[in-house]
Amino acid sequence: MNIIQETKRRLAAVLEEAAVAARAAGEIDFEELPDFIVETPRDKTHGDFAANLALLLTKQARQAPRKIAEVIVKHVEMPQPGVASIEVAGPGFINFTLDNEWLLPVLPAVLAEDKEYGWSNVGKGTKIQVEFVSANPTGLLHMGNARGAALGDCIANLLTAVGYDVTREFYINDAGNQIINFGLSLEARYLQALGQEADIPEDGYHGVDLIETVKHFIDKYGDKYLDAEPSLRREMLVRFALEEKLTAIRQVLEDFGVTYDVWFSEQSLHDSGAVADTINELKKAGFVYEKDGALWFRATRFGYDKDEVLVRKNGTPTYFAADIAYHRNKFERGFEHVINIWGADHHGHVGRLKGSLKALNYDPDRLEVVLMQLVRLYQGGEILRMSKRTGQYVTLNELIEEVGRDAARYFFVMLKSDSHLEFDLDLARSQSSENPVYYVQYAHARIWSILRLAKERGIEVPAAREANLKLLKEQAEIELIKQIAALPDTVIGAALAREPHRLTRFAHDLASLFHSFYTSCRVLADDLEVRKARLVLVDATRITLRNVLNLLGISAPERM
RNA sequence: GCGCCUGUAGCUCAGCUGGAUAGAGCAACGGCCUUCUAAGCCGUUGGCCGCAGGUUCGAAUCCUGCCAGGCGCGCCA
Repeated sequence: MNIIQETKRRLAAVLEEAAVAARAAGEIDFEELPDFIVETPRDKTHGDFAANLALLLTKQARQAPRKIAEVIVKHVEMPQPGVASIEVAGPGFINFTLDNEWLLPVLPAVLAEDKEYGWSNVGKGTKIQVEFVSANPTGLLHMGNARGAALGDCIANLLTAVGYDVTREFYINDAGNQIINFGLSLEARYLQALGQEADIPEDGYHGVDLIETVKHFIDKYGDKYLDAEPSLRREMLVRFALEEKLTAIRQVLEDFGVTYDVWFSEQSLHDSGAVADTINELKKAGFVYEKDGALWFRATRFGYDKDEVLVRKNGTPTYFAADIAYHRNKFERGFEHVINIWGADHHGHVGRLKGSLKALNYDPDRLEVVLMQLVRLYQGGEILRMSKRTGQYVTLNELIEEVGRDAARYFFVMLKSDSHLEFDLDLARSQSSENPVYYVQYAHARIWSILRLAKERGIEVPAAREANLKLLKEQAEIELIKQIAALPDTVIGAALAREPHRLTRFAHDLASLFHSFYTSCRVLADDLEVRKARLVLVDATRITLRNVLNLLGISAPERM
């Protein structure tokens, strides 16, 4: 049930009728009704709903907006169910104040819908893919990947909740130069471990984790590849190491609450010929040319600022070429729409990729890239620099261990992806009132505590129809119900805008309203009827809060 | 030089796609536990919304130009 949206629609229809009636009476003049909105004003003194219709009519009607508003209001047929009063206010807003009971039907609906309260079907089962993290499988995940993980997973949750058919995908960059470097680095570590002189290439992987990986390799194969053909030796090392690294990545993501539907290998696109085929298609379409011994894509034909290499002088295809093949493959798999979560340092590639899709006759709008700004870590008021070279960076594994999954996810998703995230390790770690995660979870635990105590006393949450909900008329109660009723719209808005941070905000506000209610209204009151009504309200709050936490991928504890 | 993101309270950030007197959290200060979890509640203090123009009934929000910070502009991925 989405009572707010239903009410907005109803009030809009009422105003439309009134405006038309006013025109028929010759009191105002307009050709076409403008696209006005009925919104919930943030200032409570402006009523429950406000419409800007009169303000938008000023030009057509050639009258003062307040005057127009008054005329329209005069033609509203009263009484309207649930409407206590209609007023003209401010520059010409039409404000509706509803009676205390209009929201009450939401409570039985929440109890009935339970786990699905807040869900909807605006997605209509459309196949959509969210690709996120897709980190190099050559090491551990860092803070930037972690933000992408939290964001991507949460967006996927949101899309599922509003009725899309969602696939989570991890693109494994297991091809290209970095893998060659990876192999050379592993080889050097291998030889070193076996007492030989060997250097890791300049742009190789200097992280000490490879020493560990090579040790595992030796545990399994010993010095079997010491005198082997180097290319074979590297291949074996790479194969072994990739599997180990990917297993670790998969594991830490699971620990973070993220489970993928598809792990897609870049190498498989080369092996299947999909990359070569894609390059051929582009060639056939006439958007490819040769220069300096390399094969170029004419990205400038599609609004990009420079052309891009598809095949290097040495004959190997670039990452870009594989990426085009990959996205073509996504569409061939039947995804109507694909969303990529990328770090802002990749923003420059959006244009060329969209251009290549256009060249292949795909609508580039079917690819959507959500860019997230980089993460800066703070500890003790100082910036912790992330550097793979020096090995001084915090991994997702360490983060989960240090601050816990719930706090980490909450912090990553709390901000718009556009904003640079300053992650305060001390704050996330603190188990105190300063930490916003606990504030929200505490509300949930508090509710459970009430319900537990009720049960101990032999009191059950009554069926909603057995309670006289009209008794819920305290300010704190009404505000709480209003917030509960706002969940479906919040979820839809957050999903369509790809903005999970709206959920943390909603959760915080809901918790805050509950805490207020808790201090001013006693749930297990002496009055039996009041107690019943409040138990229904509290249970609806529990369901709403839990559902939001689920969407965020954060646990909803029953005790704290 | 060109492109993207950001600039709102002392700090970290919201501001529902243009609405009415700009909001939270933290920090600071003052109150509230013999009854359901004080990880809580109530109150006070705190603002040239980076600057300057423009668009209109109305701008933190849209447009233009500056200023400041971050990130890109590889035959790396």
